[in-house]
Amino acid sequence: MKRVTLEEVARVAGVSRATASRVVNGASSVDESLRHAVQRAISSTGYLPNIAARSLVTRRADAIGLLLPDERRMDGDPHLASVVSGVTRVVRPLGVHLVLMMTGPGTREQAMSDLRCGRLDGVILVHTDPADPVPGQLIEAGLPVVLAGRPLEPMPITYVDVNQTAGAALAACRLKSLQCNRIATITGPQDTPAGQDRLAGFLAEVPDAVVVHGDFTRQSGVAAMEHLIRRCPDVDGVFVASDLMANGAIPVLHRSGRKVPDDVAVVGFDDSSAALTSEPELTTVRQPITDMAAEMARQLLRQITEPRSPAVSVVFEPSLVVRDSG
Amino acid sequence: MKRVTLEEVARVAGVSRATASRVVNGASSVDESLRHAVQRAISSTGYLPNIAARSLVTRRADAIGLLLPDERRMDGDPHLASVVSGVTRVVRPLGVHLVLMMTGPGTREQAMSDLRCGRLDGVILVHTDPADPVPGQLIEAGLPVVLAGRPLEPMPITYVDVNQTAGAALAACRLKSLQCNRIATITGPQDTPAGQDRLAGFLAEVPDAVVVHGDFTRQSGVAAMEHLIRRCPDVDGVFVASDLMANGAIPVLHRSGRKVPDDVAVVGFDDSSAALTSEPELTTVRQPITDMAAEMARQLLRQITEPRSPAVSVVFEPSLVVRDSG
DNA sequence: CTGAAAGCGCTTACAG
DNA sequence: CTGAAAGCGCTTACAG
Repeated sequence: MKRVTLEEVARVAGVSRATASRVVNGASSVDESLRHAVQRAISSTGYLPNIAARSLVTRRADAIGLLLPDERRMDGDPHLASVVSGVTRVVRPLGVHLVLMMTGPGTREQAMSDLRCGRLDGVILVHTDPADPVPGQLIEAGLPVVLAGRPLEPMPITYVDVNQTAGAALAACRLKSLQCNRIATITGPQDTPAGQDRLAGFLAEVPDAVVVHGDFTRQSGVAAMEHLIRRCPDVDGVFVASDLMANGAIPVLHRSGRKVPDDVAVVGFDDSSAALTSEPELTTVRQPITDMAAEMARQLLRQITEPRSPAVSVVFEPSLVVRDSG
Repeated sequence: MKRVTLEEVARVAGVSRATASRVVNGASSVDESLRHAVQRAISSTGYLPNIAARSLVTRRADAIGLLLPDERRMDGDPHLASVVSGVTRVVRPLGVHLVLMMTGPGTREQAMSDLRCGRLDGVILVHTDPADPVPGQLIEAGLPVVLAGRPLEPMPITYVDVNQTAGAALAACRLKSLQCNRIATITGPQDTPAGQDRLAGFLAEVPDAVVVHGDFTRQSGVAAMEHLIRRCPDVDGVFVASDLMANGAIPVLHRSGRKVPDDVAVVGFDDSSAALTSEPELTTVRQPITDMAAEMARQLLRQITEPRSPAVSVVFEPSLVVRDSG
């Protein structure tokens, strides 16, 4: 398994290394006959360009990072596969590698170094802690970065999000059209944009809704529902701000003798796998995760190609998926 | 943001580039005072080695690939986050990147090229199609690769697996100790090692078990259970070969008026997130996914460092997690 | 233990 | 359009 180099291709094709390089990189103007000769040489030798050598001169790694929260927190977000899938879709045809980094001790600093030393061209940040200083440092350093989801504090950074407010409104309207009279919501954590927006969007439609707080975890869903039925026994419609919480909440309803959706209608948010593993299956607000991830990749790529291009935010519209729970 | 090179570090420290390089790479024997001078120069300049340049000469990418089935099939495997977490744990301290590749058109060829052109030092193959020729090609080419799970056909390849047979036996014993008389199993696909072994392990303990086939998907779990209660109405204990199938199967039992575990005990396999989102929560066979993934990474790293080292298989013992379903 | 020098494989001004 | 040449930033025999 000898390494074939450009040098060799050039010799076989009877051209200079420069010309060979040009056809490898699809440069515009190379004589047709030479181009063919080089192409033949490439396939006859089985040539593959050495990426390290190329990187060294182009100063591009052709790799981007996906920074994820750690395993524990990932559990609250069943979207990983969809995110990877969406990013992959846009990035692979370009030969760009997707490197995964799960948050652990020193991960973010690691990512910063990788960026600075040119090992990564940019990063996508998922579920970053609102207090995390990394996004700020990144944009300050002018490094390509995009956020999954709106940052807590306004900052000049590119992000992709779903219209959380509109999604919550969709849930509210569903509950109202079901003739629910006593409507409640189990919220997400109020120190995150998603948690805040879903509550605000819901209250805008149902100002007198009973509000019980959760934190997006399944466990918090059961606790919140237990609290809710104690506090408001005649509740007949509830918007649970994440499918995972809804998945925890529904059995509580059952155990209390209430049927879903007959006695209490339940609408979730996310359309994650938890929506399908619930019984009954969840009516929920869908975010187009894969498309959103693809867009994040596109935005990142643009920033890489055009440094210092202006920050933008791209917001996708959610949709209601009606199933059996409400 | 000027790039600091080794050259510069050397000049600041008043040594040659070679010496600077040696301390950067922790080479054994460099004079204490020179070492210190270089270290000072490194931190004062904020030096970070250019990985591409290093790669070019060391011929190592310091990156490994994780080849996954596509999103659809991932759905049947809720372990992605755990796998990534386990691999990351061993790979990050070494500065090795984890690049994710989801199967799509041309992915496997892509991975082969990346390996050949030195962009990846090795790959971990997850859930490869039994008919996939890639693993074979890889080992034939002498490229570092490890499989998640035993290959269907015996081949000289390193893999890490859980003892599927023993796991199924654990489930069988649980059902027997619960005094179940009419025992059944819903199997995984019989063209996969996991599907085969879980059935064989179970039958070894309960030879007269009723067997209904599934394919590890949730949907197949509901179909199989519907079939089962029709065919064997007095069933009182069932081993479902994946949590996801069990998650689909339990509501079928409920709808038929049977209580779990009082009328029918259910034991799953995987201890995946579906075990917790089931109602009641699933008693199941746990595989230590994160540890297994870490071991895959270690094995791969060893192959990279010691080419042509012999193929080994590492088998982890499963354990029974008793919860509410059986 | 240390340094001068060669070389890893590519791209890209620069001439022609 | 094409080629000779320089250079990307590092590591590593090879002498000393």
